[in-house]
Amino acid sequence: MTDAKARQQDTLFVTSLEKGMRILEAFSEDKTELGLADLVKVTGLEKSAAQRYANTLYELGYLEKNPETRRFRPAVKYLEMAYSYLWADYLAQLAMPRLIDLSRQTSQTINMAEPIGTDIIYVVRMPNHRTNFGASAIGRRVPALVASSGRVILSRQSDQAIRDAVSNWPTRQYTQRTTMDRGAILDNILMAREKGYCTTQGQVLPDEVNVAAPICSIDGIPVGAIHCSLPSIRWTIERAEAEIAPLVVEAAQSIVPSR
Amino acid sequence: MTDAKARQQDTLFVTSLEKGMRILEAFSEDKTELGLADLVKVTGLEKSAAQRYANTLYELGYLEKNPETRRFRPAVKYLEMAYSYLWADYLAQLAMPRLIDLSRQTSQTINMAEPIGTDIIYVVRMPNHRTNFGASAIGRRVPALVASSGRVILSRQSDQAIRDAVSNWPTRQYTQRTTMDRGAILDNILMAREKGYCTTQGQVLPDEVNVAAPICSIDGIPVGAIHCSLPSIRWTIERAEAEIAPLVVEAAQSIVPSR
DNA sequence: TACGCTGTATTACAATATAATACAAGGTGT
DNA sequence: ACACCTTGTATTATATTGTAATACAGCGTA
Repeated sequence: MTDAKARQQDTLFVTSLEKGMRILEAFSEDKTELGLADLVKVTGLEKSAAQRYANTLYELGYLEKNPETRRFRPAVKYLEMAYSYLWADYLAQLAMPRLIDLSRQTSQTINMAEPIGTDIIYVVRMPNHRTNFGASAIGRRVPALVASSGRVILSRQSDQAIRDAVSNWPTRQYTQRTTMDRGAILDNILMAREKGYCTTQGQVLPDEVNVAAPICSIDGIPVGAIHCSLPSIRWTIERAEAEIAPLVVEAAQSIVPSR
Repeated sequence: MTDAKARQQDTLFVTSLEKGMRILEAFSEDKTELGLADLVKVTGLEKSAAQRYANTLYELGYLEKNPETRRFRPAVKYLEMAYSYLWADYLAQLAMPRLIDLSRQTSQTINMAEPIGTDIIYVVRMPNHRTNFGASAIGRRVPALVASSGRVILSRQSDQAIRDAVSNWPTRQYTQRTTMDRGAILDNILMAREKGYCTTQGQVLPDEVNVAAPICSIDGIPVGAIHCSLPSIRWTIERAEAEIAPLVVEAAQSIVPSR
């Protein structure tokens, strides 16, 4: 990519650091424990480079090493970064009390998400019923077009932005019911714009009904979303709209960040 | 330190990466937004180095830059690392369902912590009453000697280890009531060993009563702790011991990681 | 207006990361 | 039990890459 080449030239870009971050980022859902050879495959680094960078991160406490298999995995220190972020995130600070209230009112799983590129990322999660753990962890990224939170954030943007997103942003089939039809996604977003909230069913996890409402800054820019996930065994979209949506919308509207 | 010198020599240690991580770690509770000059102060790097490393992290998406003040702050990408960790953390996976149950049973704030050096770090947090947000965020580190979770983890270790920790590990005065008397801390730990749980009051946050129980692996090694925090306006230690402690202990004992 | 303090940009230089090795240790299949 | 392959580890001479010094521009303060 020309992008990488431009960086090579740029004396303000330290490629060594980038390589290190590549190692840090190599771990994911399916890759929780990686040996040196795995790291080479995932990151595309030279064997020798992978060795040195992994070793450095190990010595810095970011990676643990299984003494038997000699494979690396993320150390608890990964979590410290989350703390630094959350402390600096004005929106999370502001929203937390309302999220706690909403969690108690509904007795259901409440999440808050923020946009990041073409995805949304979960910033606060308050599980209330047993569910897939990994799926309900902080920091999870999901394509904005798939998640109800992402769609409802889009619904508050310009027609232009919506159309651009719907036609160009990536999707991913998480369940059998995940909508891959971009026309249907557009309809859902436009519907959300009218109603003020977005409902979906089984898009990311099967057997889940979701209701999401946008959090907008004082000048109307959508900066995040609250979303409630309900077990579809007990909840239809209709019932969710009647009983849950008003509460979610109210909570979201009560949060008005100034920046 | 000779440690740093040893690293200088080590061809397997990439000092550039260390410098980059220093920038990443520069942000904390009191330092949520740092300019270049601030970064120089906090990290001890040269101005030119701070400039290049911060810029690199900015381009990689780890830092945001306030266009007006030109100061940096952590970007949402910080949270992705939390996700990688949580997904790889066997204990968190295992504990989550029990934590959810416990949260519903008690209707109180439930946390899970893991030891890291002389601290404990909060891995799962399920707030149930409005409280200081930053204090209840994932990834927060607290000296093990101060937190009830830390003490109860220590209580399952050898006399030797306990005495060593109590006399050498760091403490910190969070509130007026934080116990700085190491003798009293030792007593509290020994009491916890007898009872199977640890109770404290106002150690980290004022007006909070805490009950913690250890999570032990199948070979008896303490690998974490569950802890419940209660508003001291409504809860005395006695009432917490009677009504909450048994539930916390039961939940903790039901979690038995094999490794 | 002059000064100090930011953040930004460019350079010549050498320190540092590099890639190429070679070796040891398990694991696999024959 | 064998050779074979893959994995992690360690060492070196080399030049690529990060470095520190420097200069400049923008802003608020005195």
